[in-house]
Amino acid sequence: MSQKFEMGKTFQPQQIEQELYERWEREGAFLPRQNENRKPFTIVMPPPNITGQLHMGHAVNITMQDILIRFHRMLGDPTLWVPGTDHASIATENKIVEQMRLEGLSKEDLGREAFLERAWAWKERYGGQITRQLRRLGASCDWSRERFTMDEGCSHAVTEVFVRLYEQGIIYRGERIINWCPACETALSDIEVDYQEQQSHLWYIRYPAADGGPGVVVATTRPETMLGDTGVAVNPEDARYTGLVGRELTLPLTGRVIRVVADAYVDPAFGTGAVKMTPAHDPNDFDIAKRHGLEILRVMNDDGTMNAAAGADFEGLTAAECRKLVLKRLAAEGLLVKTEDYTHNVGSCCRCHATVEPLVSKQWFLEMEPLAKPAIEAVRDGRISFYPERFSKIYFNWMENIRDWCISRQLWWGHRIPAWHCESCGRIIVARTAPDTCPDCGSGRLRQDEDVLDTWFSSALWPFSTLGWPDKTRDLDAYYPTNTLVTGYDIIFFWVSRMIFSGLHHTGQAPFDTVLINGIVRDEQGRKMSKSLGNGVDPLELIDTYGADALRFSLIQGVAPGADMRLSTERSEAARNFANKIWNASRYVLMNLTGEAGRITPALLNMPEKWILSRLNRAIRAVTDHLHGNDLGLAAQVVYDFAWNEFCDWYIELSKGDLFDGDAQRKDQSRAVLYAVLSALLRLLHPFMPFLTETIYSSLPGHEGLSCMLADWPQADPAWDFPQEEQAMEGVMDMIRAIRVVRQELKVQPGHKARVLLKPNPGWAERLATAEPYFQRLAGAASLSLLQPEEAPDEKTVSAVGVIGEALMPLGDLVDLDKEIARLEKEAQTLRDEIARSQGKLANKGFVSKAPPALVTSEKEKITQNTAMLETLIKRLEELRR
RNA sequence: GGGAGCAUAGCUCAGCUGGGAGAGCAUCUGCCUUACAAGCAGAGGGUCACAGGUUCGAGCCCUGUUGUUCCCACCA
Repeated sequence: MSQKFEMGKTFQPQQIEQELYERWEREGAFLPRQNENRKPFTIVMPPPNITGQLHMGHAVNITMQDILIRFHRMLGDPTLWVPGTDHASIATENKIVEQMRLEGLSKEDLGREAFLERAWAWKERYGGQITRQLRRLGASCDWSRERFTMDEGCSHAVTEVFVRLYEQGIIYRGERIINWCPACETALSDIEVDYQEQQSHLWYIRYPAADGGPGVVVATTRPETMLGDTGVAVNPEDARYTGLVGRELTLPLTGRVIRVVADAYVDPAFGTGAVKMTPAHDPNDFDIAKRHGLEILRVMNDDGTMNAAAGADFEGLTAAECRKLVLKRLAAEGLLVKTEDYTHNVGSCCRCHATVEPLVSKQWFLEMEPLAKPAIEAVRDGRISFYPERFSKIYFNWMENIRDWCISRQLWWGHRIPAWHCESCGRIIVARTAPDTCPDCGSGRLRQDEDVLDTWFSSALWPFSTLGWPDKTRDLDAYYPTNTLVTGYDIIFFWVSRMIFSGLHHTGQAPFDTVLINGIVRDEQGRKMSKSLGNGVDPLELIDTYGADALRFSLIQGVAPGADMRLSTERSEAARNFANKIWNASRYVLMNLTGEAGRITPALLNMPEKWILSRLNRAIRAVTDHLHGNDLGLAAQVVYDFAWNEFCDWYIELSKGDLFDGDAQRKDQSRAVLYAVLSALLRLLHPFMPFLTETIYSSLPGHEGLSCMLADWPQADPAWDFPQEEQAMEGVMDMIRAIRVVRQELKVQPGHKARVLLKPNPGWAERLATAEPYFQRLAGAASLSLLQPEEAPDEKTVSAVGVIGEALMPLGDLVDLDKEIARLEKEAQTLRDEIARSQGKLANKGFVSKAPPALVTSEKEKITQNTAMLETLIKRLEELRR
């Protein structure tokens, strides 16, 4: 009752969102509710990095999860959504180093311990910021179970996993070529390197034979690495070089004697067919060198400068400087044969964008083969399915060609590797807790490995580490395996694949059954939002302007799963307008409800009421199906269409007749229907627009103290299926629309009479009778009268002629005779064509036997109708011609 | 080099296992009608990239072509 005065003409989300969220949280609405009869539904939130703020990508991702969570909660499932944040080892460390640089400090100035203190302070600050942002989006996650990848429990899981894998021999330490970022001074995994095309050159260099002969010419894009060459490789089939294999060459500038080897890897067609071997700085060369026993000589320091092995003249130079000098020297010695323009890809660090140097280094690796196989199997046999399905191909493609994972990083912020080196005997001890003495030599001089783990090592355990694993906790028992993982396709490799093999290996179960892929949010020009472009849109700004509900809806409505979407102000405004539409429809209902709504009595319902209830049933079924099928965009679209185009545009308008002018019984039923439909609509919309729906729902009479988010999900009631009334209403709507058209075309003033002509279609007279009571309100026509078909002025299914009251518009004024004849002739021809086509169809045996019977019947009806219309037309034509 | 996606109204995109094309925005017209001008009513606008094929029937399935985007690989 009092609400009607509180409800303004527009929905003001800013006033209610925060208060509402706090109330939900305070009242424990986000906690899972026990229900013996239903299976739990669990999502673990992909933990946002603590590097900064949430961006639009998070907003989509979080919204999708929240929709699923709220849906399942309303279905009555014990629903758990575990939130958390990720320490984001290298990304965060870079941010902190950057911040320190502004203060003139370096990591080394601070030392490891003080640095980590700073990092934890950073985590407190930015982690808190992120969780506040999640709240503003309306994320209904269980904050009592909030986790952080470096909290005690997660760290415990990380140690346990590392030790187990080491004991199983799947984790090993080895010297291999890895991607090295000289700026971050750490190893990177293969997927942390971005490749970009660069204009460069291909230099041809002569390596003279050791005996003074002409030797061989090699081609290279990185001449500076020649200082580390220990051989030259040619293809064994290459006739040009058969005499050369096994011979020795003198490496220019160093005088080192190197050997020519034959290896099938070499492509005779590229360059000169002879490849310089730099085993310490090129992965392929490394492999070939291993096969042929070539020396592995590192010529570069960790900071990207040349080391002593490069030679006194080059030591200390950066790679770029070194390249210049090497080329100058080679040219001077006449060994630079030629230079060609060449475009190739250069790798850069995905975090700091410095050029990555492949170099040989001792690192910890995770052997992928034994882990990948079961992980591939789990997707292949359907224990895990990707949605959309095509992303499983990306997953297979990656998993089937996977290489061992370099898991160690030369960083400070992260999980320190639980390995200790004995300073006396060199033994490595991997253990759950720090050992006191070396089990081999008994020495107490043990030093923990300096390295930390790749940040994805801990994220890989997220679905079960957050639930308490390795302990057998109640949460783990109740909520693992989880159900749906919602994430972007850009981290299928980084994260999804690693969670799958980790889950399978450590828990024996797939960590989730569905991987729902969200698209990437782009700007209005379709560009990826990025910091460097400065085109990122802050979700919070949009929430401030349009409200959280509008932001959520705009990110979901009509967006196909896995498809990228463009964010635009138009989209946001449209969603905001929709929220406002719901607000006002609710206002209308509330203004007309006096106290609690009565009961719906099916026998007393009129046609529009039956129609809207039946349409509601359809909407409920469609939304429910789409949500079960992860088609969130379609689900939102169905709610939108039902709410706006059916409930608001038609039913509410139709209800006014009864509500304002009907008798007590009609008023009563009308109110009951409005109430029932609105209540169901609000609940259908709740997962998408939680704040709006909650506000209105709890204001409905009789709902005091009830929460929309904890209400039951609407169910279609078969007693409310009225297919006949649906069809009848379609007819009424067609008529009303047709009258509106002519009314506008003929400029009939509201309240004036319109005369309506019916074409000789079967059943239209009855439909007219059904529709007539609604004409005045919906079409502005005060009364109607039937005209004879011959008087038809145009081709509209239903047409109004005339106008009326004082200004009767004669037919002649409306029609140009010649034009009209031409038009009618054209229409007659179309009709003949259509009739011929229908007859053709019916003559087709395949059509008659295979097409649905209804289609055949309707084709027959079409012929009758078209023939009738054609006859009318011909008569009319004859009249006009006279 | 390998793989995937996209091509539908002026723009941005929907279109479920094949039954005769939709929305939002934009444009134009008329309306402040007692829920809403963040609104209502209407109009115009599409050989669903091209060429074949399967089918009674193709935006949807198959083949090819063109254009475009992305991912992976990294022949020095």
